[in-house]
Amino acid sequence: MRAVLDVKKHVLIYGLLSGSLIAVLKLVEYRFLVVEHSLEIYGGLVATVFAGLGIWLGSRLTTKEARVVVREILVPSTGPFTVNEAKREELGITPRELEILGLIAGGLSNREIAGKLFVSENTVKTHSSRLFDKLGAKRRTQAAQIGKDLGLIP
Amino acid sequence: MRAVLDVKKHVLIYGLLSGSLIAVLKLVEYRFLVVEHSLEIYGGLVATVFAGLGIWLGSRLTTKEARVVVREILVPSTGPFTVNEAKREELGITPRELEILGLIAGGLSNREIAGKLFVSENTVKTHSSRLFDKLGAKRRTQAAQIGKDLGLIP
DNA sequence: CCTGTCGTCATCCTTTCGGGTGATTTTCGA
DNA sequence: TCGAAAATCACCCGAAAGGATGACGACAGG
Repeated sequence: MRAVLDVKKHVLIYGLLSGSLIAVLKLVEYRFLVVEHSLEIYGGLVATVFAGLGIWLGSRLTTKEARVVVREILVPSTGPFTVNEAKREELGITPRELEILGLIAGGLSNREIAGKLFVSENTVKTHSSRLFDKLGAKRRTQAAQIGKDLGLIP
Repeated sequence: MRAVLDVKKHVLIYGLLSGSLIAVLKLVEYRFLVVEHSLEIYGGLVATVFAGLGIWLGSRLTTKEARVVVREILVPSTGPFTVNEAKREELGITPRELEILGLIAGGLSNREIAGKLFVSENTVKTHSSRLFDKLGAKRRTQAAQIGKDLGLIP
């Protein structure tokens, strides 16, 4: 959607510029027509302007295709912590599960987590169960350890 | 180097095309000149062709660039870890208890710790109980968290 | 020699965790 | 608006963890 709109916008701008330019040329053509070789001047002028316009348009239309290849491995303790979204997505860990992982690592019991999140203890247990599955952990302490290693929690 | 050559090549082609185009226009201008409104037709023709040329040139000139490769590598954050002996003494934590704290934080169960240290599971439980007392922790996850905060474990 | 600390082990009991299963509601994108 | 993913909750059961208490040997220091 975004890209289509951008293209439409550019085409619109291009059209408007072209229209006004032609109007200007139409206005001034009679003055230069009396001069000898005015046709060449006129043609060159039009060619130059439209070539520039075309170049601009061409640039606008194609620079969007910039391919960005991001190869990330792991980020340790540099500056403020940011969640490793790639890993999170890769393991299919939901935001809620990640939140609970943080609280587990913080040393809270299931009951305390339930209280802090205003949900039932059973809910916390299901979340943590699925979390352990996705992390390949057997215990909450192990989940905390793995979570830190993967950069999911500070 | 490669990019510069490319640009030069493009400019050259552009120039040649422009030149021949102008020549063609020059040749045919007299035929259309007799027709009414030929100037508008001529202008539109030139504008169209050069705009297309410009777009082509603009595309050629810009699509090749913008290939970004970001690489993040793991770094040993704070050098080799050293135990906070002061805190350890202050809390009266014995070396054995500290050892077990490390294994707890590593995500091991009491049984696994017992196996690794060649002691009974009961022994591990007594150690960890006393450890939790000294740390003021209620759970092993909390003990791990506190231990990290106090600099007792990496 | 006697005492305190440390490490070791045990037994009993309660609480917490974790696995498994099933179900309902929310949310969100096609 | 339809369906998939996410979030919610419940119940059961076995395993793990934790609290309390007692005991025993080794060893250092007074």
